[in-house]
Amino acid sequence: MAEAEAWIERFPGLSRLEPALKQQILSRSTIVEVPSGTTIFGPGNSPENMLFLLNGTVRVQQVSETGHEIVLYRIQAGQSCVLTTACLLAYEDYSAEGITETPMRAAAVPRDVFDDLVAQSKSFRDFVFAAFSKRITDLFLMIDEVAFQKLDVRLADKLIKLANKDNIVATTHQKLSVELGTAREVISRQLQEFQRRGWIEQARGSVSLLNRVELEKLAHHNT
Amino acid sequence: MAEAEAWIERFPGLSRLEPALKQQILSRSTIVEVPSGTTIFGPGNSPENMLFLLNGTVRVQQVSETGHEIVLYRIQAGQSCVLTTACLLAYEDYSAEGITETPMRAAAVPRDVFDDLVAQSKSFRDFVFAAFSKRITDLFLMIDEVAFQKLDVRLADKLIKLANKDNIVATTHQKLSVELGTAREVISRQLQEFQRRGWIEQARGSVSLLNRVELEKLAHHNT
DNA sequence: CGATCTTGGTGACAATGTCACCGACCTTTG
DNA sequence: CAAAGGTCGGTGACATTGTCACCAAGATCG
Repeated sequence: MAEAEAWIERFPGLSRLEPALKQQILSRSTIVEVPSGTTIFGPGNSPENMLFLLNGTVRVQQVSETGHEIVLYRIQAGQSCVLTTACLLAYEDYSAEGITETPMRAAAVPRDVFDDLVAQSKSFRDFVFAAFSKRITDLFLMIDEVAFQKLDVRLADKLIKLANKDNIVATTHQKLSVELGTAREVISRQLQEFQRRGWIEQARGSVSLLNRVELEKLAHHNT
Repeated sequence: MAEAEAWIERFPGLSRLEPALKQQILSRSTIVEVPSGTTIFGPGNSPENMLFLLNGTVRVQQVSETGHEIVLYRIQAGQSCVLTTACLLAYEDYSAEGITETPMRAAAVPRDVFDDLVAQSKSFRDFVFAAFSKRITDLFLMIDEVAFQKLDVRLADKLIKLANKDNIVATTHQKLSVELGTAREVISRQLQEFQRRGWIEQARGSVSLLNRVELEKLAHHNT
């Protein structure tokens, strides 16, 4: 298929690889498609392949012993989940899970191919280490946010990030509370306050942003 | 020096390396010593070497835009800070810093040696990826804790982890608050409550654990 | 010795989390 | 269609944690 030839070029870190290596990746990987809402990895279910996302997004979240949930990050098209996969392989008992949020298409690269690539190519090593580094610095930022950022700021920020081009966020209060690792009631109250200020309008299962500018000001805490 | 020959054997991931590689590491690395309280890396100060700790501990913490601080993790003897270093190199604008908590001795491995090792040795790759994976899963756990764990539980846990063999924690309320990313007043109140229960005794700049069993029960929330 | 810093204590209040409960809407099923 | 059950969101009371302003005792240093 034409697509199978082309996918590797969509990854900035992979397109610089030597042609022979690209060929190796292509011949030793397969394209997989999974529907929306599939748990592609989770406790007691470690994948044997590294995925490189061609389309769709994967939400990575965690369920606490206390029953609380929080969204850790998302993997977008053009990114890979080498790190999460690596973590899974190393520590079986961790609690994060990856769920497709949309129908997803990905290239699956077996572990031994991955290892060969790391050994053979400096470009690929740089790609992998950059991905790890980005993830770790993002987690640092997330810890900072969870620990120190006020909830109104975090919620405004999340609304902006989740809004589509029509400024609509199609989600429930419950799901927003999982995004921020807080309780539904807290989200409900805060959205009421935003609505009182005329910044948003609510409907069952959706929020429309009426005043994106004010929300952004709050999110960047230049209140 | 005898020590220079031996250090590599103290790292489980390195002792399995091929003798030629070990020799390469030894000849291309240097032993450094820094006193307690030194900032070995931080904003605008990325180290050019990977450190493998032989002695002492390094505290990695973060200062938020809001001025709040939180301890992210510690690097102990027998561990390396490849990951933090890698992050530094990749993202200059991150805000974490590493400070020696005790006098420290470490082996400094230049970046190009590191890259050669990753290319040449599967054992070394496994060592590096295991370190990254451990760090990421630990950060997942930390996010969970910060977001969902009650403060008394977290404080009890931290006291146990920081206590020396005499069950003494030599630290101030202020420093404990940075450990947990909270405020000093909150620590003071919580310690008062522990004291009221007879679990601890306080002195200026130190806390003695009188009833470690109860603290552990609380920390594992089998209250 | 006095000046200053560090450490910790205190009370009032704000922000957030928890719990119990309710009603409105939606979907399924008989 | 109607009843049943699930999802979604609202509410009030209360607990926990964070913030602020201020104070006092011990440590340090001239």
